[in-house]
Amino acid sequence: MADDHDVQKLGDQLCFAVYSAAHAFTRVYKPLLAPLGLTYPQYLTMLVLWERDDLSVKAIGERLGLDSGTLTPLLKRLEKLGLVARRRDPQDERSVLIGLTAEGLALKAKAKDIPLALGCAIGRPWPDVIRLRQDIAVLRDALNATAEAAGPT
Amino acid sequence: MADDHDVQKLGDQLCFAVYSAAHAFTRVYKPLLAPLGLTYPQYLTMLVLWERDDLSVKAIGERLGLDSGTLTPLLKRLEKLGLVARRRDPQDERSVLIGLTAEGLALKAKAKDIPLALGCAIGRPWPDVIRLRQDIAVLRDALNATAEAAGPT
DNA sequence: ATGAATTACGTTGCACGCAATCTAATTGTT
DNA sequence: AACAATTAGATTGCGTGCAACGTAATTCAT
Repeated sequence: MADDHDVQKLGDQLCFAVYSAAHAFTRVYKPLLAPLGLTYPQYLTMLVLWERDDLSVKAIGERLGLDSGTLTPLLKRLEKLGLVARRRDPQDERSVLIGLTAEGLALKAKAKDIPLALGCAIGRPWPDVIRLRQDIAVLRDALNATAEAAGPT
Repeated sequence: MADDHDVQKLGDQLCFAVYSAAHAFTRVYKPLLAPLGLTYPQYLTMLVLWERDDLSVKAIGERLGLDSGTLTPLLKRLEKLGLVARRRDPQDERSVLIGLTAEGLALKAKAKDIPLALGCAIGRPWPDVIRLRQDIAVLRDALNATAEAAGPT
């Protein structure tokens, strides 16, 4: 049962496992985030800001692996929701600093039970989850290194 | 070093590892697929069809975890590229069967080296990759089960 | 110090991904 | 047979992602 492996078979692709798992995560998050009025990428952005406030668009982009083409409209939506404020960095007028509003900060408390709900959905012992997360992070870094080597632009 | 774990910290989230790994995959695939004129989701669709031809939109959707809102326009693009043909199922006029054209079938040969390139990009021994793929597939299935239990529509 | 790169962000265009809704075809019920 | 419920696709609208390009601010080189 080990060698009927077809490199062009969907089910045998690591990439598809990751692709479909990512979609599955957003499906699980959707009903949990709906009460907060957030989409999943918006939630990730809020996680970054709850960790460290007043970051530039660039810094947030590096953290999430997103560029301004994605972040600019996303941050404008968060601003419209009253969760963040945007202001030019006086030290460098090119940068836009994103700061949490009181409402944005308060949302952290409302979101605190979400990781627990996810833990249940994952349904696996913590050590396994930690190990899996680490393995996937290493994989991601290897892929990104390859992508940069191929076409750094 | 084991218990400074913050459940609201981005780096500690399994979901973010998966999210960013999925993006990393598409970045690696992009230059490999560009010569074929395919996007990554289009490539996944072709993998499905290379495995089994003449599938309905519904069947492809179940395989990839996508709905008609995503697949209909994607398949129309593949049709415009001359890779697939769309025809109503005579047995059930509701269904649309997707069949490979000669060109679509021929593309399989042109794509055969892509998995090898990915293997290099992943940069890890095969048994590890197999195990990781399996772990992630199990995770995905658990998440999808939770999502369905929460809101089956 | 001044013109040339570089950088940060914004905008546009295209391709997903999904909810919601619509139509047409099939199935189930009585 | 007639009508209701279900099913398969298509369409619309919105929110990502990302490439390509544009602008303004900063830095670098000479």
